[in-house]
Amino acid sequence: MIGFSGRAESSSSDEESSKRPKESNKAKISRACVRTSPSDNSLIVRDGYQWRKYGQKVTRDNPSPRAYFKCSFAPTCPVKKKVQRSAEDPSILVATYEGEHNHAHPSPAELSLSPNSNTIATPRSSAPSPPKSSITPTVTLELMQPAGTLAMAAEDQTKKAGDSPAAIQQILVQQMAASLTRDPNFTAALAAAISGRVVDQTRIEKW
DNA sequence: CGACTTTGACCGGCGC
DNA sequence: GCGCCGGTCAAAGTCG
Repeated sequence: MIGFSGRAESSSSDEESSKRPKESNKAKISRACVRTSPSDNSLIVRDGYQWRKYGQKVTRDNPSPRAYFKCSFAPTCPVKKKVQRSAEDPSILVATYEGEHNHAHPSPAELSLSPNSNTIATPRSSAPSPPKSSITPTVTLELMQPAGTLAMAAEDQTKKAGDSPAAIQQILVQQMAASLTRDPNFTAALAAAISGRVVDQTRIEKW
């Protein structure tokens, strides 16, 4: 056994850009905000793919542990997922997707964006969470930053609003209230928000 | 028996 | 140059 440093990564296949794992410019980064039960300790977010947890760490930014996932459905899938509970709302999980799936969905049944329908196709029964009867509808927002144009603008806005925690809290409350409303209107509102007022929704980026 | 989750340790990068 | 932090890997344990 190579007791020391087994992850030397002696240039297996990626050498055209593996030089800069830091430059997330290439990797597509999307963020998803998922509401879960506060008692749900598992940082498992079901998005239709099968993920394998490969690590967990507690960061200084957030007292909650951050979980690291890899796509277990396709070993060649470069997608990575980071899931961390929101520091402000323990009932909200923020999932950060890095990269893109280069394979089809193992179970094209859900994919979120359907707050009204509980089409949670639990492919596996590995859900230690309590009965979903009292669980609020899962709302997933996918925000992609193509080049950073929008992200930058959003960040700017977030920074301005970030000065006032109250502002963020208000937005958060708005979100929670909206998702709690679980009204058909919420879907339209959400779509409209994502379509037009992305800036308002983008505050998730700062979370 | 196989697959998945969990925990600890190690390494690399960045900041001071 | 040293210290800190984030990220990843590997081994062991548990559950189905």
